[in-house]
Amino acid sequence: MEFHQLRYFCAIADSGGFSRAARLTHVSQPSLSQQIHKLEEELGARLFDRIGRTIRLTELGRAFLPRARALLSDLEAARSAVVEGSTSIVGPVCVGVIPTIAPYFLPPLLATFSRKYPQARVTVVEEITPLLLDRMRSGTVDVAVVAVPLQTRGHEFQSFPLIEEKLYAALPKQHALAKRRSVTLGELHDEPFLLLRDGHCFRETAVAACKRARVRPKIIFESGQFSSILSMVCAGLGVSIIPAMALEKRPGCQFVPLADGRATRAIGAVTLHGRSLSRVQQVFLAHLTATNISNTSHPPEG
Amino acid sequence: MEFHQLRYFCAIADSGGFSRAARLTHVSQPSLSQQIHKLEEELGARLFDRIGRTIRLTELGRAFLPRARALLSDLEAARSAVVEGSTSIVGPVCVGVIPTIAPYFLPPLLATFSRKYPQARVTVVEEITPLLLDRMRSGTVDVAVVAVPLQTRGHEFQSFPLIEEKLYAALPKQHALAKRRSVTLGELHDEPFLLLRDGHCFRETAVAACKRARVRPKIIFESGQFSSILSMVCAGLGVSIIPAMALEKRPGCQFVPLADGRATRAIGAVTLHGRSLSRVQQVFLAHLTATNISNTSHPPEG
DNA sequence: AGAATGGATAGGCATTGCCTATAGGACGTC
DNA sequence: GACGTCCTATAGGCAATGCCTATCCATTCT
Repeated sequence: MEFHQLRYFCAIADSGGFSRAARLTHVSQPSLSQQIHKLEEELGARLFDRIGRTIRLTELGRAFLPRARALLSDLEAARSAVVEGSTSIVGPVCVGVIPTIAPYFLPPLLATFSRKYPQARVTVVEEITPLLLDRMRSGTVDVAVVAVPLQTRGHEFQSFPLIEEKLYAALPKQHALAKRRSVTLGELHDEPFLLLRDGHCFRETAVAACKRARVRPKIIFESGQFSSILSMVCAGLGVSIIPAMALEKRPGCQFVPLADGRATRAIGAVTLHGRSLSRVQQVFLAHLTATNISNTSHPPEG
Repeated sequence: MEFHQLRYFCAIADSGGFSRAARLTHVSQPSLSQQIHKLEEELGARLFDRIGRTIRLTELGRAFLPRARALLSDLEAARSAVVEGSTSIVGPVCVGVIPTIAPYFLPPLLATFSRKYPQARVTVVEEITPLLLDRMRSGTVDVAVVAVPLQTRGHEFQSFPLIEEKLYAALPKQHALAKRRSVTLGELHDEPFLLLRDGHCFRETAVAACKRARVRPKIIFESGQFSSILSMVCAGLGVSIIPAMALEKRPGCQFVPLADGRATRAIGAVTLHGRSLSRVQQVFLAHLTATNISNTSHPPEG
């Protein structure tokens, strides 16, 4: 039993004849005859009585007709539900962000996105990168905003560059280098360092910058967020490395760009490779990239 | 979009993999891959995400799955409804009978049939032959019990012989010929005749018998039923011709077989050619023929 | 690193659905 | 009553397509 057979059956029942139905459905009359025969054979019962040169639904045909109609309309409903679902910008978007980006980057984007697409239901998951990747693997996070490139080998993930931001040395105001236009990490090699806890990828970024400058930072404090670190810098307890977006005006704290041109953090949107995004998810991703490509990677000075 | 594609889709979704589904459905894995591709192409959206070597339903696939399942189960329901309807002995049977048969022939048959098939709903239409034929043409009567052969040319109708019964002369008891073992119509050519009204086919049967005997009956009364005629015969108003099944014991009335061997009435069950009968209608027809083939065509004498 | 697993692709084959042409019946008309 | 028309059924040919085997490619496990 096939859909086209049901279509033919309904057309014939509606039009009251094979030939009439053939004209309406743009199928030859013998084809209709053939397919109805197959259908009748499969069902083991006649659907039409051929009386003279007219046809009439049998009792069984009459019983079958509404079911056939229902099947066809349900099919169309299913089809259009998919089309609808793949075109309309509604439904859930779960975006993951690492803690060192979350508070600075996402809020304004979410605001404009939600205003533009009120039907979208955006949820945010703030986790460190490996957990976000796991959640993308399991499908509970659709797109993540993280530092790129990822260390994962292969092309398990697909990433879209968003911005690349410079790194700054965060110094106490009274520090000797606080007034400089730039500073090298070498110049800070004796300073006590305040860094993010292990697991935060920005810690690796900072440590990598130190390594390039052949500096082994003396780490005296670790935290999970920049604001704690900055407070301690203000208190004169040490220095730190901070990405541009985390700069915030603080009395007693001064930010000096690192002279190392490679001391940057690249941020990208990442999705699981092979994972198909719903329309709203695609639009969200586009929103991320579109609104940030033009963004300056040199934020206002702190 | 085809049923087998929906089947494959559900199988893959259920089993969680193309290969697993292929083993279960006894279809090669490439075929599944192919058909799902077609389906996805038609819908314009992926149904499965291929992540590594595992698959997972997309959001749309998840939305589509219950609809696909519903379509398949509705299809099966439709199929089995037809099969059910074509095998179970339930539903309406509308049987037509001519008035000169109805009271004598049908009641006992209906009784046994209804006892045997309580789910059958038999209705009876009592009309003269041409009206019954019209109602069969329009489908409001399924099978008719009438005198055969029909006059209609061609094979518009199909008839199944039931019984052939002898004709009797109905004479007043005091009639000179009332004690005879048989009588010819020629011997009655002067008698006043009581016959059925025009339109009743048995009138034609009787008139035809007269014509064979080269008798022009003097018709002094016409009625729509034998019982009226018999009452008048009893009253000595005339003679009549009566089929065997209409014989009934009456004081003052005597029945003498007609000597003419061809003076018989054949009764058959008739259906519209090309008209398909439901199971219960077929069984009813079989009941008619089966229970009457063994019937004597020489009923008890009156 | 190698083997095994799972999905995609390529190519060939058989099925089948559709077509045109035509047969065969039924109906209306002259 | 013969003929033309209108209908469905049948026959035969062709192209589409669904399924198969063999193979590829990537992932995953040992």
